[in-house]
Amino acid sequence: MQNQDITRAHQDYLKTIYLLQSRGETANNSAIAQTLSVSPASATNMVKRLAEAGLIAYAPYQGVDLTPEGLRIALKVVRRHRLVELLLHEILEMPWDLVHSEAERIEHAVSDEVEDAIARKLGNPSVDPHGDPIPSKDGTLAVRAAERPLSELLTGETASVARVLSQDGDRLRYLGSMGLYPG
Amino acid sequence: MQNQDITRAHQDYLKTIYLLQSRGETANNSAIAQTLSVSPASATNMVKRLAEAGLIAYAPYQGVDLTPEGLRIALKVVRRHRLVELLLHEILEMPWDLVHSEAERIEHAVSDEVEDAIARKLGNPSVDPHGDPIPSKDGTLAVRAAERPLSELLTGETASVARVLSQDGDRLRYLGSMGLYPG
DNA sequence: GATAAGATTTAGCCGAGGCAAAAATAGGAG
DNA sequence: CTCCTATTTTTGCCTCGGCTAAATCTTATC
Repeated sequence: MQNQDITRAHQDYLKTIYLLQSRGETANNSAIAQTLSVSPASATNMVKRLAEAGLIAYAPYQGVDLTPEGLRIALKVVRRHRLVELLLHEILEMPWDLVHSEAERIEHAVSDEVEDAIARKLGNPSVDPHGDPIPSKDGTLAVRAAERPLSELLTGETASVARVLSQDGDRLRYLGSMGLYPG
Repeated sequence: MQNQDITRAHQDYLKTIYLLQSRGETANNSAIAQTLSVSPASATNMVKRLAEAGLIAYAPYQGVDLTPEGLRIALKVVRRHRLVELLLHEILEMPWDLVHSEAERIEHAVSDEVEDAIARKLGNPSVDPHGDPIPSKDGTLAVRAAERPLSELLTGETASVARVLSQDGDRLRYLGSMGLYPG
């Protein structure tokens, strides 16, 4: 466990595994490969290395699971991703539909100090511009009130938008044009 | 010249060559290697690749020089570096002596859009927290009034601090404690 | 229980970018 | 002009993280 060179690739895999699982999907090899736009062979290869590093539990042909250490790192990356999204959107006033892909790169260049500085500046937020929760420093997630997909809303019913799952730029612009934002 | 994958390493080498030259030193192999903390062999290797990509002019045993394209990229990296420094210092309120090393990583993750957003937010500055000029979008540098090293000042003479060359954290804190900042 | 389809893993490969050790070159001292 | 030293380059190697093609395992269907 004294491994200390977590590369960008490691972070991306861990984050992907976490996000897949947190959304109820099984983090199997092809899902990981597809999400990261790499070949299944590459995913297998990396998964083996993450297992050797003690960051995931992995048995061939049986899918993966994050270890506590792997989860810790995944949450840290997710936190940084969402803080960067907020920085770009709220402070630098970049459009909502651009910030996700930008944050995808910047998240890996952010240190603890910068992470803290952003969080402080933003007033330690617990939700990002898409409405997704931001893990806290100690790795806990804010509990959320019950949410239902928009399609389940009855005609005439009133509700508040909790979050927008799509990360697609066009789709986000379309929703924005109708006034659909979190909150 | 249709090369399109400028990696972080490329950017770091080009920036280093530019900074060495702009400070009057010859950008020879060992200076590059030392600045980037790599072995001389690695520097030679990379320098050859930069030459193949048309980013520097290089003849074995004779040092290097940036081509117009190489200079363009170097200035872009320097601009991003200094804009990020300002973002961290002015907006995120991080201490002056931390921002350089942080910007060293973040500069490579910044896109044109983010670069523009930072510059806009900061009011298109032309000088960074160390007092160094920030290249403009079109690759020009603000002209500077005559500067002299502090050691040339006569006793009793009054002057304004134009810039601080050192990037060393301890040194910056020492100067700061005496009230020595640009401006 | 056999088999076909789909998912996963293995085998073998590649380029980027590092390294150390050995060879080559440049440049100054004699 | 020759030789010594410092610099630079070459050689040969390594790891990371991709890839394709081939082999293997799982699972659903008959």
